[in-house]
Amino acid sequence: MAAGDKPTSFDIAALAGVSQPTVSRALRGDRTVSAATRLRIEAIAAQLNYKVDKNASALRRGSTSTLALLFFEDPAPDGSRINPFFLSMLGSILHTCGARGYDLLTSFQQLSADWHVDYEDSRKADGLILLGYGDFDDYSRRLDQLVAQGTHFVRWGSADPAHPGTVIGCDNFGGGRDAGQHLIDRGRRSIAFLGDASSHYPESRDRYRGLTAALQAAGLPVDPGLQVDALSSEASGYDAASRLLARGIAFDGIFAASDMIALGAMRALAEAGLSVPGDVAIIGFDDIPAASLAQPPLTTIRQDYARAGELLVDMLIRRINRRETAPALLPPELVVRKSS
Amino acid sequence: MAAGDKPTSFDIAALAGVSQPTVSRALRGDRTVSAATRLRIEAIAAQLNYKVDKNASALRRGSTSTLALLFFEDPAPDGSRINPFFLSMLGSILHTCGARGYDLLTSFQQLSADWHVDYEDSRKADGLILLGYGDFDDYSRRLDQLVAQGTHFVRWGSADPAHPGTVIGCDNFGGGRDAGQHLIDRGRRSIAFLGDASSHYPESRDRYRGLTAALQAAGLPVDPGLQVDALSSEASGYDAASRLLARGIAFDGIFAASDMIALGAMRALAEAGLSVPGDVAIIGFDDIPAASLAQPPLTTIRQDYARAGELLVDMLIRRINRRETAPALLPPELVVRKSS
DNA sequence: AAGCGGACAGCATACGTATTCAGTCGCCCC
DNA sequence: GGGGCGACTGAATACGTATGCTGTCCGCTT
Repeated sequence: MAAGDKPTSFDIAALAGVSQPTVSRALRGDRTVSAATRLRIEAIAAQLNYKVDKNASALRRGSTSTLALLFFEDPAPDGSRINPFFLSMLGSILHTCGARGYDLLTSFQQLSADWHVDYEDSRKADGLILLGYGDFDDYSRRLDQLVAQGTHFVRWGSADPAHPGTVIGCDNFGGGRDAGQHLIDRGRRSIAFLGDASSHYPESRDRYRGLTAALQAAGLPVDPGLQVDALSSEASGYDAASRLLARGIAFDGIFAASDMIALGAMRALAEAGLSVPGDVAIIGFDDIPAASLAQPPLTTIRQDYARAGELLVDMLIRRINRRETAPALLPPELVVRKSS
Repeated sequence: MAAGDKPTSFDIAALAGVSQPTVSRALRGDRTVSAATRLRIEAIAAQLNYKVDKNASALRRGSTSTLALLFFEDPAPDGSRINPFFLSMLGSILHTCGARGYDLLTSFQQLSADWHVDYEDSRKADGLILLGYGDFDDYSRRLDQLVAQGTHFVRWGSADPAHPGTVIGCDNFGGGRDAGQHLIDRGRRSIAFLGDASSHYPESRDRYRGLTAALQAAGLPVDPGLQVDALSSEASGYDAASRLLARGIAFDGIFAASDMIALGAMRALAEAGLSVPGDVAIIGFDDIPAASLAQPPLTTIRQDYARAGELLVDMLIRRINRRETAPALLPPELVVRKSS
């Protein structure tokens, strides 16, 4: 071994007086290597600061001990601000990966490119985690292609049966119903919904359906004029609330499809001179960090991002090991703060 | 090629009627391959959905086209909530990596383990980006070890000359001075500082130094009783402000070492019945997303996380290519909102 | 004493790509 | 028409690890 070069298993073998395969086996804990030999090899490896070359190992074994996380952002490629809820989940995913002995490759994805083939085909990762809202063009077709290729993946989202693959998601319908019920319990009768209600955003749509179910169960009317489209951003929420106000339809409650939308709506209400929760009670969805910091603190439906991240990783690992997996729906939780 | 197996360069070669090396050359754009041959090979590769095996490629070439991002968190391993400022930077780093053709491995690090050798030694990445506040035990020693090993790395932080390696950082002293000057311009005379002032947190310390410089330049006294230690979290900020109030020393301005601290402090002030900015003007540092959402919106010193992420990646790539690099200090920017 | 099986370790090779070196061919020039 | 040059391609091999198969040694059984 020339000075300065990284040591290889051959170097260890020479120093330990054994063959290279024995080194490989010893370091992997293979039982066919005697304890004495193994300890000797481990000591020498530690001393030389030897690390198994992950590339060579991956090449030979055909697996990489790496997962890839693909973010899909909404159209607005502002670039740097990622959806806060997904960021919270990223933390959980990172922790779980670490605990399970996997590394994580993280990547933004243009909705166009060849994301559906790149990562696993090029053998940089054993499987994919797909994270992102929305049901954009080609999504379904590309998921089908992933399945056809035998790519291992899981995704966060709605359990839309039109989309293949194992899904971890939140019970958006139930959460929407809880949100609606909460506002009704607070005595609100005219509840607006800020968020997309079309099938392009199944999560948002299901939350709206939950709201309408709660309204109907309480014998209250559902006014389509109180639904305003909005994407998950503060600016979009501000805009949606402004449009709602411009319609001139009276309302005393708002259910926003996400906390970001709710925060933007609160800004618009404040500018319009309306008080929260006095004039309008408002509830969001997600429980992002900023929700509890808002003035007044935002009542919301919490998604259990920690559990979600853990489940995503564990389900993906199960798939990689070719064990069966089932979709999972996480129960959301009502978090009551001062905005309602 | 058996059905179901991933195609290799040999499969492409056989179909194109050339040898495997020619395929390799053609796909890498080597000029010694004739255009006709290259086009034929590219067509066949696309048709078979062939992707270069990154592991084999990395093994042979000795480089991986991957960077590793190591997060170091403050002691409190709450687990999932990452420092919001770093998350913003992560977005920028991801985008830049994508643009430069690199993948990004992301990882949390316990301050203990062998992070200083694992990634590059095991050849999973060509270089490291270190992200985290604080100057914990062993940090300096481990950085020295990285240098000794010839590991390529850059880090975000203070340009403390005691630490080796290329540093991208913010002009914390200048930012602190600007913050102090702003409060002085607003007519404040007794300005408290919430944040660590010791050498364990060089960034925070430098901000404090900037504040004291501004005070002295204005001929105002510096009262050590107005400095309260705080880590960068909302809870810690709340706690620090409470302790400050308990001291009974009058103050009319607060400079918080981070926005998280400022947000916590605002909560404590509100509970104490003090108005912002009426009784106390407050300014933070970072400009995290929640700053503009707070009530009142928080005046702060913005760090240019987008530029920072870009610089970190580009500097690291320069180092990997063995070109010289120089530390860079980014200018902070005063963002005036309603809290001051 | 011969035979047998278990514990252990080595030989050879495979994984898929990139590179070095050695051609082969056609063509131009003198 | 021979020498030489440039353009292009192929054979061989290296990268470092993991594994199937083989071989050796030893103790134990019959």
